[in-house]
Amino acid sequence: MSDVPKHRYTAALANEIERKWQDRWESEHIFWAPNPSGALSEGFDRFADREKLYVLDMFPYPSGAGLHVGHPLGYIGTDVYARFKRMTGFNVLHAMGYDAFGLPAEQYAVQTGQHPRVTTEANIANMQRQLRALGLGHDSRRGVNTTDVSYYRWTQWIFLQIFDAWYDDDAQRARPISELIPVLEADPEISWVDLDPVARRTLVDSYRLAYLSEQPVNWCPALGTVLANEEVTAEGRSERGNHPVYRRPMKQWMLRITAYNDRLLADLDLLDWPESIKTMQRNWIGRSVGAEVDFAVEGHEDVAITVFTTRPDTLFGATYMVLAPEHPLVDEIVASEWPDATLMPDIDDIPLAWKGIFGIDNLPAEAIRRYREFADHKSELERQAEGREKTGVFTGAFAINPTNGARIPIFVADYVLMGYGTGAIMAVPAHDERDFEFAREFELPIAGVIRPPDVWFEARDLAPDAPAGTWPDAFTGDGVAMNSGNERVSLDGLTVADAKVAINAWLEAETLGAPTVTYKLRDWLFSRQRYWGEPFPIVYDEHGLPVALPESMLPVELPEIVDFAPRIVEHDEESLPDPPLARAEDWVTLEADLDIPAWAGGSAGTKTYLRELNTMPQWAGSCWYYLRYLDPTNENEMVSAEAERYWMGTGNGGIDLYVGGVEHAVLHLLYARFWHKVLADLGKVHTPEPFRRLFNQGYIQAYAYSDERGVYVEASEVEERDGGFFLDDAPVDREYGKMGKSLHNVVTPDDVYEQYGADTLRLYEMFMGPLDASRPWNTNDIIGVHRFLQRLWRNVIDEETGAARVGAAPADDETRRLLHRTIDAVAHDMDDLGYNTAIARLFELNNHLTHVVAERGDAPEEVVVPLVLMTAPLAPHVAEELWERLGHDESLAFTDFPAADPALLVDEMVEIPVQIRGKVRARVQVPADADDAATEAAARADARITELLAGATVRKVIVVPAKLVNFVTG
RNA sequence: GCCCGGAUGGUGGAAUCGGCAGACACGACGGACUCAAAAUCCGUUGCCCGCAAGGGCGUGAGGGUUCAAGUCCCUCUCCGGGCACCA
Repeated sequence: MSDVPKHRYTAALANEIERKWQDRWESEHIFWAPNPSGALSEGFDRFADREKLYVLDMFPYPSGAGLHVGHPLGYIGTDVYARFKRMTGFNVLHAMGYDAFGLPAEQYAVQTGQHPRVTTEANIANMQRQLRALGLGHDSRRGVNTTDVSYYRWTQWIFLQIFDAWYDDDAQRARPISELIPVLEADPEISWVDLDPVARRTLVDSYRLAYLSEQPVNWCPALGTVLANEEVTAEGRSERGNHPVYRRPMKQWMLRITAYNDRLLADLDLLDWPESIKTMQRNWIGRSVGAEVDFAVEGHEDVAITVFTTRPDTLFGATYMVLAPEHPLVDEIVASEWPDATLMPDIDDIPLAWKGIFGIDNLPAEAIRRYREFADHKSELERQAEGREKTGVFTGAFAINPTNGARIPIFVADYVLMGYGTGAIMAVPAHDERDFEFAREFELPIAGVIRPPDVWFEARDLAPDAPAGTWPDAFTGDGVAMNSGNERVSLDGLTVADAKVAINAWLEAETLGAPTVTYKLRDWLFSRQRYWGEPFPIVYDEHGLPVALPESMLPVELPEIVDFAPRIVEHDEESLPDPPLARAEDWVTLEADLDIPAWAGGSAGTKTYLRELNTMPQWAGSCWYYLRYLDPTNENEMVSAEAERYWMGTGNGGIDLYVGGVEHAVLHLLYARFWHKVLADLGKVHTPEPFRRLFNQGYIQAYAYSDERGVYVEASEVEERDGGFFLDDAPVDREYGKMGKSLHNVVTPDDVYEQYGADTLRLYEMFMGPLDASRPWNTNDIIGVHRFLQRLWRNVIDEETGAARVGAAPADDETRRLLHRTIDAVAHDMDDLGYNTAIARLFELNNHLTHVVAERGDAPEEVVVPLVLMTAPLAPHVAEELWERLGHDESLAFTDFPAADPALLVDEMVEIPVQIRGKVRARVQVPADADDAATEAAARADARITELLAGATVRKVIVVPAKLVNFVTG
């Protein structure tokens, strides 16, 4: 240890340098990005001629566990990009806030009895310390915390904007409620003047983008709260905690995201996002084109059942109909008795299965009642466990197929969902797999109306005219319509696409239906029965109708209560939510004289209102934080128009780079787009989309080791030898996955700082692989990037004296060319976030420089200066230190990134391979600008090629100038 | 089941347009320095045959297009992710 040179780049020196520069960056406000005007505009003049660049990370939830090395991967990536862009002439905004409302803080608070605010603040402080130690260049003035009153005041304000807006379908945008009133007054179908204030308010409320709705919602008793569809897994469990979730009708706040279906879908095309995320959003929105068709019900002249289908071309093949169990018309059409068998064509007797699974003696109404109960109590998980076996019950009623007048039985079955389409389907078993299964189960007729191609029959060993009743499965592909004609329309012979057009035209002409588009996306369930969230700025009057609090009454602060635990009830799906805010007895009522618009009855004077007791979901704060970063101290506005226009841009602008994990593909990223569009419609923001370019960073994963008992052992103590893994000579098994406490494989940034320093950690994480790929953490590999920094340091600094030892003598030609090729490649790689290859280039240059230094005894300044600057975005502390020791007083943060001299990027001579029949047999030097003939001549002149071609006939010569020559012999 | 993404040395990974596969790094092996070790520095390192010169094979598997395929086309296997009774 004693013979290590005094000024070697060791962990200790690295730590010293890092602390020094972190302090300087902070005290000199290096990363304060000035706004064009307002409170944060100091220093803008200096940047006035720069272009803006807004780089954003998905902000973290401040967990108590602290960071492991996997967490900051994306933050380092954006920091490198931001630093690079500063050096190429941009005014770069990069900040980091905290998304701190939500369940974990609340659960921790319940366990420890501490107020969530206390733990949240402690966690944020710890996280800030860990992130600061990474040397991230954030504008510290903009680090918002969603749980600060000064922040959630504006979250509440945005909610009021949404509440006070309606969607104008004609204009295809949201408008203020004040502009709805004249529309309603003018509507001849609404007798506005005759409506009393309560009726008017109820009507208006039904138009709002934030509305109360009594409908089946996802109730999770174990979490004590309701959840959005996006928060429930396909198995019907809560994404958080994996608890069972039940569908239960409750009155809850909904946000009308479905009004934006088309725009959320179409505007994906404007975005530079990974195609996989766009696909996930498209699937989630789930647009499908089809038609609605009305079916008359026998014996009920006043009732028509509207079905939605994507296959109107198969209408002639509809042999029965299915309603969802919750369908409102079920009770109306259910028969009093099971129909006489003779009334039913093709069916000898009602199969017993039609009467339900709870006995054959029930009348239709009772069979349906029992079936509904059965379906209602099945969780999604149970439905899945049953393997999608079709269940259902006959209503005893018949509908009429409008194309051919056929009487078709109407069933209730839970494979039809109330939440999609119209909650009713026409069943075409020949051409739909689900209907086919159901038809087989219930012995229903199967009528083929699309003729499959011959190969389809051949593959199933069927005669080419086999009737659909004998098919082993449904035919859902493309074919030609058959058996599809009546006196007024015939589809026979048409392709599926043409048949759709023809039948749609007929349906419209006969007013039996119309082409329609439906979506899978549902409105966003926006209330939670939790303490640790934003209170709604809403109160209720004596009619139970919501009244918005005026902006002047914001913020509505979270009341202090003692017991903030949600009422958690395991395994009792009958339980009901119990919002913790109800316990704030002094707070639940509000004495106020609220401003009521004249159309709603006008001022009612001072009276008592009841507060909304639910809170907003965790996603609320993250829907707009990127706007608050722009103007975090503004007390009068969410964001000043000037700051918003400057940083977000106009037109198809938005955030220039948004980096985060793929797990938010349909949650945060969809919700935030929706809020942004509402705000855009209301003129508060000026771009159609918030996040123009999205990049998903990968995950750092890790190996975990378990011993013979299956118990996880400390990964850092495991040794690899003889092709196996051992802990104290005992063999252990290796598995690959997440980093986590329970797996005993966590590596923290602090561990790495201590051993190598923060620059080494940054460089290693960027070097491991492409930023968007997941890769395994391997502590043994860190030494490689650490050696690079050590060599770089040694090339510039005399390890004995600590002084720079650079020479003014010019570099040799080869070195200079390598330098410029490196600059060119690194600049391109950094723009593409291709840091791993950029670092590899820097390694090459530095390795070469090591030889140069060995030869001449000093490092040529013309190489050192650009090398240090190129290293700066990646390893900023050591680069700043070298920069200073090279004689500069100011931070290099805004120094120009080196520029490559194009003349030095092309060599005069290039070495190209010469192939014979595609195999490389020689390499020759040719001038870079040699033409085909000269290149071929040079190849032929090679001794070895001459020899090999001596006895052969050359059939063809392929010459790619400056690339290769290939002799095809034959 | 459907839709995406992926598979390259012992390991992490390179390879704009189809044009020298394996950049860079780890590890391993050999050497220098050292009493020794660590650190550092230098060299070798896809596999096989060969003393060598050289040759053969090689990007998950099989087939195809091409003078030339990791890259394009077809079929398949495995891994990762998403969706899933959405009519």
